[in-house]
Amino acid sequence: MRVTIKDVARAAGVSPATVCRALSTPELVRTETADRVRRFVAELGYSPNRAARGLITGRTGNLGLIVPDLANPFFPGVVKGIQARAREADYAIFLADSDEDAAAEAHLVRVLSKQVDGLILCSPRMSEADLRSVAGDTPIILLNRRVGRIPAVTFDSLGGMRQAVAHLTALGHRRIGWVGGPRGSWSNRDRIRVLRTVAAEAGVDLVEIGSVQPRFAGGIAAADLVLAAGVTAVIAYNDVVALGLLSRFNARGIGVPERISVVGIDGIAMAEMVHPPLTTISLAMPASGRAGVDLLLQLLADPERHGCARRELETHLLVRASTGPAPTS
Amino acid sequence: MRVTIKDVARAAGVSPATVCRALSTPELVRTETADRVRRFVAELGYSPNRAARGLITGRTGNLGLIVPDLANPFFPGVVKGIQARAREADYAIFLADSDEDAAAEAHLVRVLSKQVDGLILCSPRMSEADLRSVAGDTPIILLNRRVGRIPAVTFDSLGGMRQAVAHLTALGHRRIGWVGGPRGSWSNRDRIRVLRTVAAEAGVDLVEIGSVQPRFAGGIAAADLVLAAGVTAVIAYNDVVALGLLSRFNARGIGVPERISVVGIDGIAMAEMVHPPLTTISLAMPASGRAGVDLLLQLLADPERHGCARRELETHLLVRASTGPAPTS
DNA sequence: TTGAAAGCGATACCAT
DNA sequence: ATGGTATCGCTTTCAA
Repeated sequence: MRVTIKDVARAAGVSPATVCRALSTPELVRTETADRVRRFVAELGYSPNRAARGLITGRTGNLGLIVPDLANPFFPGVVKGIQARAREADYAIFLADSDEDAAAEAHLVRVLSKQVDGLILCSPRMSEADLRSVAGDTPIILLNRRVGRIPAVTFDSLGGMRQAVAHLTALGHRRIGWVGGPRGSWSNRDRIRVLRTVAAEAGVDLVEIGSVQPRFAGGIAAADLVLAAGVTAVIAYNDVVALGLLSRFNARGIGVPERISVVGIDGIAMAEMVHPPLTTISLAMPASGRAGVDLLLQLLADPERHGCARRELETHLLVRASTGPAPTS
Repeated sequence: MRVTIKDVARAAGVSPATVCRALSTPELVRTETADRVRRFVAELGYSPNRAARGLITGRTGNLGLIVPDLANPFFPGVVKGIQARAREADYAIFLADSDEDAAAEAHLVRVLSKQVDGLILCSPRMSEADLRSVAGDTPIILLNRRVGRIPAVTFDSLGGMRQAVAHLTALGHRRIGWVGGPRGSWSNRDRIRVLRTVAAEAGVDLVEIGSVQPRFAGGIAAADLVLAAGVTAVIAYNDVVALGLLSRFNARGIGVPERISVVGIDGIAMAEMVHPPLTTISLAMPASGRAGVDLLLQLLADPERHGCARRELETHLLVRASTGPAPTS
């Protein structure tokens, strides 16, 4: 059997109540007693049963986290940030991977919401209506999506896109391709929207190549279309797709950046590890995770203040060798 | 406030005990009563508080999962498998990232163990003694580590290494380098051990280059040492390190595989996405996760049968363009 | 400063 | 077939 508060109390010759106080409100206990209790806590390896605590405090000390696909390196990055911040605040994390499936996501939300104080939904695929209904009865934070007044952490995609397009036009590119992600995805809609704006501002031609799965294979599949589109530079929905483009260009002997420049979005570590290294609009992934937890904790501390909290994180263009001067044909 | 069993009982005009039975053991309740209870359950949207249930049944319906570093693509692969299998069995997953820190790991184990029915420790960094003590009072499964009779899922590193060395010798390599991972790591010890055996069997020279962090930077750092060692092929601790080697070789203009062949271990998706694609000893990551959950469920179902369950998964050499004939000097 | 006791929500045993 | 009650581990009044 595991060691409980009673075991510690008996060992230290005090009551369970005192043990509890020694740990949570030491100022209410004689220093000497508190020290003795702590000694036995350490000795017996006691740590409180959070479920039992939650029963009485109404707080579980757990946060739920749902991601669409852990295989996309973007999400582990976010998860690491969430983990780190949650641990600092002494919260444990329930993690679920929805496999990009909106229905599975909704189901997971329902299951998890019972055991957590709040949920963080990363790039959720669910419908707005479902999301609103969830937000109605559980504290939730959206990450990389915005729906109504639900608290959310997003990225400054406009700023990032501006940097990217400015960079490309400075290099002489006048005709830029866009390889989109899943049509239903919020960030895809967001990204193409800002890109249209920015392209118009900059006076460059924007060629929308189409939508692909947000995976390496998606990039592979799009590469030939990109070439056929006659652009000198291409921006991809995310880094993984951009890596697919790079790979296929390489396989076909198309020089990057000599023939075509490639820009990704996300700033995953892998972007720097390929040849040529990928220019990318970097999203601070761990920082976004931390921000998500911060928002959630804030929401938990002050539940009245429903749905105002917002956080938009800066983005930075990381210029690497996959972009270069436009070919002078 | 959330709806509790009492609310349902009051509404249905029965005792909480009856509600409980109607839901978990309907055969002990008059059909009519059970139906009525279920109607109110649905109407009020009641669902039992799993924490409270766990307190008395001793079963939480949760599994804990601790990984050293989610940023290493190997672990998300494993986690996906665990998630999938756990969901099938109606278990939720607590995930914690220890940041490669043995002390943090031990702490997380202690915290999580209270809220879960069992734990899966992926490539744990803790000492054997700590691991044994943990195994004493919580059902745990080790993944990618073996300690005493603690149930474990491992990979057939011997078989994998044999395939790799056979492949390299067939290509004419007679002098092979090894870039090791963290000295303290079990899999590093395991891998160098089997590699020594296999190299001796095959009659090739094995040059141990040293130990590096199991990251891209580690591979970068080792690359020049590898060249100085005068080997024609090198096997790295894992794929991420191998990618580092590849990158540095490329930067220095060293042809792969013309000048040197490179083999990784893990079979992460990225290995296929670089140029040249990386030959690697592939470990079935999701399968190992699933196997881990299976073992754990088995252990939970039959706790007496302590510490016998073992599972060693096959490994496969994926031959790609990073390996080729030994240069004829 | 400390202890006794009530109670969080659910379950399981013992009565009826 | 159903209800009362003790209990899980912990926190929190209320007294002392």
